[in-house]
Amino acid sequence: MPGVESDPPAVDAEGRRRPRLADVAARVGVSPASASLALSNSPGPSARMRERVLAAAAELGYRPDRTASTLARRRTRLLGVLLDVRNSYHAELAADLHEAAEQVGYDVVLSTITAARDEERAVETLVDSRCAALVLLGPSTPDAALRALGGQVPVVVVGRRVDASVDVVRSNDRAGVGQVVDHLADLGHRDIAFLDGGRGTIAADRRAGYRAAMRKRGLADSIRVVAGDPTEIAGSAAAQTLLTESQPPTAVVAFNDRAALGLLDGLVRAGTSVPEHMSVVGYDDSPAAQLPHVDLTTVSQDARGQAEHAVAMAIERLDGGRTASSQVVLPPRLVVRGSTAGPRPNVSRPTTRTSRRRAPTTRGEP
Amino acid sequence: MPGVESDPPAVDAEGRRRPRLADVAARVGVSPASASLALSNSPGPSARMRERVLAAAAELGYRPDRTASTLARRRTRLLGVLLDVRNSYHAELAADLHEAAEQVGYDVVLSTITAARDEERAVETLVDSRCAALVLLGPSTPDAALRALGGQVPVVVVGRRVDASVDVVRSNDRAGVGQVVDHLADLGHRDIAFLDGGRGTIAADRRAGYRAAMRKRGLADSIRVVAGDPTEIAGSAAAQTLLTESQPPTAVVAFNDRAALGLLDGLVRAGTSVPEHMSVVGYDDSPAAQLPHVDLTTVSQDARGQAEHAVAMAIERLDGGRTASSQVVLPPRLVVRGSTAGPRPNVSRPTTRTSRRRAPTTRGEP
DNA sequence: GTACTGACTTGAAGCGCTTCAAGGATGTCT
DNA sequence: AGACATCCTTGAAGCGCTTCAAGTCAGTAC
Repeated sequence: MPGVESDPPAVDAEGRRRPRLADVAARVGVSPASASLALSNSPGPSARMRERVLAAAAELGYRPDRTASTLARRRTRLLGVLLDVRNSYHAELAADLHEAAEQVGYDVVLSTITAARDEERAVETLVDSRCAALVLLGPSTPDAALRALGGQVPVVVVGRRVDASVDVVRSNDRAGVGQVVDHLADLGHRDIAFLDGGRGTIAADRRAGYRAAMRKRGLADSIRVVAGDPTEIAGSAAAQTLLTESQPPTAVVAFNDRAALGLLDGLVRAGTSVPEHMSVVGYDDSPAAQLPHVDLTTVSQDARGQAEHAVAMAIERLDGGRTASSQVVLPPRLVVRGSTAGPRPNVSRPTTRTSRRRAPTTRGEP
Repeated sequence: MPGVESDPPAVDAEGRRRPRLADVAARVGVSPASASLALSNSPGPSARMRERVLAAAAELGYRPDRTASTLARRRTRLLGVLLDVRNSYHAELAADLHEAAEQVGYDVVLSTITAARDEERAVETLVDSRCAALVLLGPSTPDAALRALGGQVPVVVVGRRVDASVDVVRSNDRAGVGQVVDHLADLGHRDIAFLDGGRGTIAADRRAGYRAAMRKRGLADSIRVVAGDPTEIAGSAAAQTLLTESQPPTAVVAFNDRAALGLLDGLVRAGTSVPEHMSVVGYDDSPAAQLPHVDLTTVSQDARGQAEHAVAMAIERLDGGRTASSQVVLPPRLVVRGSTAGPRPNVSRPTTRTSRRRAPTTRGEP
């Protein structure tokens, strides 16, 4: 039945039209212009009018049309976030960004990459949505392209070094890994291996941090980088590799928590207890690392802080008029948990890691 | 320096204004109306004009302004998705929704709940963005509120039963758990416990499915529901509980994969090998369950299929004029992996689960 | 009483795009 | 050659909101 579904004044199921600014204004008996001013809390309207407009808006259940408002204002209050929603660290950051943005009155749209949706495409969507600024989580887009993008819209790159005039917030990965190596060396470890995270800027930084720290501690001869990638599978494979060596390391620094988790799993299943036989450290302090039965020593990148800085940087450009690019490097924080200990301290202990599990009653770490 | 930052015709860093439809039209020497028609592939424009407009648009790097387009068209091509970005199953679904929506020319915005951002607020954002339809992943919003929301905008609820006139796509959880119990019973298990998932519609359904299936197999006397929630922690705690019982079950059906993972972890660390000493089954077929070293028997809810149905349902309402609510219940699919076997089949086998790990060369399951 | 001030209000002009009735230009049929 | 039908094009009217110059009006200062 053609013609039947035309719905000129978009009405809801009850046949009511969504109230518009004009409706609010009419109800109070003022012009839409005044109503707009009153609602946006701009100077001008008298206190009395403001009050009445607000009341009318509430009664009518008026919600401004973001689309129209954006068009008229020529600027959105919208932050576009590029992420891989399947990466739990990204998920964590996304949630924090959402909150941080809300604090300053901005909204967030998330655009994820998927198998059939690469970064370029995901960013395109964001740009088309007229996002006021973009926050890119660990983008793999080359520097040149980031620079170009940064020319169109304020861009904040999170987590990765970038040689382009865009803003960057990241943590000092070299220092972070350095802290890990120091921690292990302090415990008495000498044979400390690094489980690599594949190609990419982040892995390169952490690898370099490992090498530098080992040299600094006089352990240059023990440097050992095991090939890997940022997944549990790589960690699991590494467990196999390491255990079949004639002289396995006494401690392993993994590129990230996911790899560390895989490693942990592989080790435990093979009968190697952690930390009794081998210490394992991750990176990211992801939710998984915090689970009591995982209890992984790791490095916190302060997702919350990164999110807040990223939003702040975007706002500075947007509302503060900053034009020079800036960079924030957050200090990483070593989080010592139960997956690290001195090398084979007392072999008499039970061989399962059950011993490390925090008793339910003794929670509450500092 | 006041007044300096006014930027009337929003220009990019190179001082170029983002091209508008009028620019494209001018370049070809036609009216904006024609250009619009040509670009939207509407009937009218001649092939020649269409071609020239497309070429000009490409040369200029023209990208339509979604905001203006939305306002003019009175309808967005935007699907709003409510999720908890920290839930990996949601993440999975979100990615699939993104792809499914793209296929039909819709865009997706994700709105996540966080600690400081409840469902209501997250949905509000979506509504304000004038999403054409909403897809809610496992919402905890009460039925009444969902009904009201459904009155304003097409709503598709994913994963949960709802007694309201909104569309629903979910899988048959009772049947899914039934398949699991059957599988275990077929293997010879009689003492099968259920690790609960807390309050909530989904947990209730699965629990009921477990009970029904146990009764159907004549195992009513062995029904045992262990308290829990949908997290690894609960699973880990359950391991403790179960192992200290005088007569631990020979198989455990967990509410979801996360709980199963925690359980698995707790068991293995306590020296109980799986599946030799105890079989474990999860639910969701999450990425984690598929990892070779986890290799968890579980139930696939077909995220991809759910996503496709959800999008299709939304589109039917939007473009197809459907008004009656509809419900799709997908059949769950048991995925048998290495965490299940007959009760203590051969105690002579190695006690670690290493034996179950798939050899790298023998991949490729059906 | 007149001129001026300051505090509010509001009319009107868009934001960039879509839509559609109306107009032009051809081609076809008698 | 005139009357139409057909195909393209386009002018103009918005979508719902913001913005700002211009206007209103009571109050103040001379």
